[in-house]
Amino acid sequence: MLKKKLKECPDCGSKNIFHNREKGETVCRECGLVIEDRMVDFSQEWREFDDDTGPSKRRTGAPSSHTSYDQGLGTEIGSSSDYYKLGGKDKDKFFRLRKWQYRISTAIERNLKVALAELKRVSSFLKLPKQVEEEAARIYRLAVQRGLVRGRSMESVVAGALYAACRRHEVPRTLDEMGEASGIEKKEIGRTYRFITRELEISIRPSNPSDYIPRFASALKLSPETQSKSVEILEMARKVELTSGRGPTGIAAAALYVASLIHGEKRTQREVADVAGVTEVTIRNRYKELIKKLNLTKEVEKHKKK
DNA sequence: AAGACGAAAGTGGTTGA
DNA sequence: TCAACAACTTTCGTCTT
Repeated sequence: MLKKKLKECPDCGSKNIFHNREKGETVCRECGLVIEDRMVDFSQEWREFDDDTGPSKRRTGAPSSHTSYDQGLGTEIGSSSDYYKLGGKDKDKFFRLRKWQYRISTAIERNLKVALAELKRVSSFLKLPKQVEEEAARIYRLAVQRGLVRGRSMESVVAGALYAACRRHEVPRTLDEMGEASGIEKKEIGRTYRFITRELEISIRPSNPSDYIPRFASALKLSPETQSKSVEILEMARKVELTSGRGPTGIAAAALYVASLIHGEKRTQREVADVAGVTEVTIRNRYKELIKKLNLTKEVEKHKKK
């Protein structure tokens, strides 16, 4: 059977694609994206000579989606019509297997059904794009298949999967927001997030402070100019290595605060702190570092007087 | 009076022996 | 597994606008 193979990762463009036949997965070695966990045969086996014979030989059905709990497909072992062909011993085996298959698949499917409902709820609460929701569903499905949910609450794994998906798609939500939306403590989300990304070998690059800027800026009703100024500041900060090791939200908040001063759209530290989910103190610390290392003191002073 | 600033002590997570 | 450690928070007193 011919498999249509992807030449490069649709996510990061890397050519380093790994097809794992045993697991039936296609994985990008660069970014860890699971491109397809059920390899689909896109090739056509039959040529269609006319419209009559065509449809009957096509094997495609309704599109399958990761967010529908069984991808629109269920698995069953055999059917009663096959069973009379078997001898006595095999009959037993047949029934045992079918029973097991039934138990396992219904357990997983039941789980997925509930989990994906929860996932959709949280995702729409956070107004996450469809892509992210799909990615999260994919991650969750993998987690269930590998039995990573055992010993953890389903909700926390859902939250962890969503958080991971957000990071992968660079639409970061803070752990606080995720916690608020899912009703799970943020440290718990952090734990499961780390756990599943490690177990599933999903690599995620450290989040970039400037990813947070648009959202914070709009929450503070800051002008686009201020917004781009703060991205500029972040870029400069990155060059002098002010950003590494520090919480991205704190840096983003401080950059936004500085930018708001420079553009005469002053927001209080309190206001910025609230939308960014950090304290004033953190903003002050980052702010101090920023104006010192980047020599922005004069620039800020100049605008203060106006 | 509100906002900004900074010191000190506390918290949760990472790291390295 | 434990202790050291860095980042961040909480709290609170002081200074500035």
